[in-house]
Amino acid sequence: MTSVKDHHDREGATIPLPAVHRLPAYLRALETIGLTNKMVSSAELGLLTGVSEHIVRRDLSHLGSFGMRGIGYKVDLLRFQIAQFLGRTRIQPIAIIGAGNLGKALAGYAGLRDAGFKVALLVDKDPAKVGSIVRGLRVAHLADLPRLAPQADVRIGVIATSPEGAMEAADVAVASEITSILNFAPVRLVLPDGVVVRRIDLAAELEILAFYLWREAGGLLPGSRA
Amino acid sequence: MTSVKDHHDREGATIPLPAVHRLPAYLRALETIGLTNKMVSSAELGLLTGVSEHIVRRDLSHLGSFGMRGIGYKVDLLRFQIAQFLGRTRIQPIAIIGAGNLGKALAGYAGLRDAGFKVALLVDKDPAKVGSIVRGLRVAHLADLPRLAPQADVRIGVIATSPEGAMEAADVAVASEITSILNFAPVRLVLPDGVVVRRIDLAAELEILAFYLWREAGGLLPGSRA
DNA sequence: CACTGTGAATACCTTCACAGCA
DNA sequence: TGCTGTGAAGGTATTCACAGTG
Repeated sequence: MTSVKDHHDREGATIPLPAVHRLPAYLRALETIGLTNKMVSSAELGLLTGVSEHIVRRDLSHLGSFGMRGIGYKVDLLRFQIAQFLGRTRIQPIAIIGAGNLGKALAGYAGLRDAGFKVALLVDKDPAKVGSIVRGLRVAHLADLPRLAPQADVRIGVIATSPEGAMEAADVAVASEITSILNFAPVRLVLPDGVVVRRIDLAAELEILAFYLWREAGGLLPGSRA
Repeated sequence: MTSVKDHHDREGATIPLPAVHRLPAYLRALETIGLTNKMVSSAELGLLTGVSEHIVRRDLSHLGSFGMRGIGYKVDLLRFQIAQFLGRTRIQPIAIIGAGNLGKALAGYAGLRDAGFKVALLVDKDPAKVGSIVRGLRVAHLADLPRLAPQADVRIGVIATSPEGAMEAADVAVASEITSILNFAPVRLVLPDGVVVRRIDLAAELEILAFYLWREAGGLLPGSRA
């Protein structure tokens, strides 16, 4: 699928990708608990994140075994361990490509800061938008990204352009030494190996919901023979 | 996880959930091909969607067998079959809760219309926003949702509020006979059985990307013993 | 002949069950 | 006693391989 190969836990064994994808949720839950010396059990963490306690335990076991039997996990330690495993040791600067409605909304999204990210660059192709100030950030021109991104140490790009502009945006991003892309445009990006792309497809999410709705209502079984 | 139980294909066998979640992507790909009488093979469709041809074939086989051996699938027919299976037979009205930056961006997102959805309602709790016009739509008050949603036949809600407001928004949505929720707030919603929630967690997506970045760079193996 | 559709094999993830430890 | 950590079992999705067919 993506060019991402294997990921290994502390002993060289591979860690399941679904597990990696759940770690941020644990982190978020731990942050709501606070910074105190409290303990948390796998069952509690599961309740907080909507995951079974078994999965929580196994996921965490991939990072090492620093829980205390009979007690639980130290909240602070666990946070640190997960953050370290995810590479969340410092503020990550990101670039948002596309200063339309979505781009502006993302630039102002407080959750990003809380999760350790900072919108360092906001670029667009439209001359009418370039130079305007969004959330204290001056919109730069897409063409300047290859110069600006390395300067700002940006390796992660968020594509919030129109579908038509997405592929060009991605190409420029790659030329800017950006190797991780979060794509909001409903377009499949074909990029060189080594570039990791994740896509958020709003329409697809809604279609999945609509499907559940449909089925719940006893939707037409296509070609039903019974 | 969610309260969604089983989903069945034409013969009563269960269809894998991952398969259901890929169907919208196929649909989108087919739409880019066009409405002509063209044929498409599982390999092509796989290329277009980033899925292996084997998976494409098996996924489609759950909907019935209307491909032509030696030739491929009729694009029009396939589109119809998938759309029908997903219940996408008519325009689905949706409500967006939260008229902040994100809510406004979503309200103006053209991809929604293309996928068969229509933003019928846009509501907010903030009196300063209520009454304003966004994309030709008058922002209504959250408190009016229980009256407006059934009127507009809205069953799907998108939560684009602040994290603090998300739970209340969800409760009001449920009281409005909305049974499917797409949640953009970084909060776990605890709702009655029968309500399907999907969440888009931007921060989590970025954290996953950051993880890949980290690993790609040979990130610190936590507690490595070798 | 090329491509679908599907039984069988494989790989993967989750769940169970319990030993091990504070 | 209570909860972690993990081998083993179970279940589910993917991949293989090929028979079937326009």
